[in-house]
Amino acid sequence: MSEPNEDFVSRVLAVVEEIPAGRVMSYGDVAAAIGSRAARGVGQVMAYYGGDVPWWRVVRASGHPAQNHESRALEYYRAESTPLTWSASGVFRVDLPRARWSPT
DNA sequence: TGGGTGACTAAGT
DNA sequence: CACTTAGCCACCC
Repeated sequence: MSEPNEDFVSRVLAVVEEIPAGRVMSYGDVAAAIGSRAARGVGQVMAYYGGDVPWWRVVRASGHPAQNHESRALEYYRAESTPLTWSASGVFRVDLPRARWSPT
């Protein structure tokens, strides 16, 4: 049921666009969703083509948003009421156990 | 065709 | 709980 004609990039973007507001997926989850383990590959695709998709809904396995884009992501999380958790230092991160989502 | 880079992950300290 | 090391796969030039 996959489309072998679709490029890895197109599949990644397709999955990210399917993530509903207030939910998130880890890079590894997105890769797994397309039948691959290229978590880093997903990150690269996002860096180049992520400008057209809700990249803030894709976070690291630890719950931290994209490196160097945390401040921007926080604005979206607050707007979408995404479950967040704060560390003692005030560092926020997505509450993966609650916000994690997977395509049906 | 091959080499270097990275919006990563898991495991160990 | 936070930081460090090694392993991974896909992208770009």
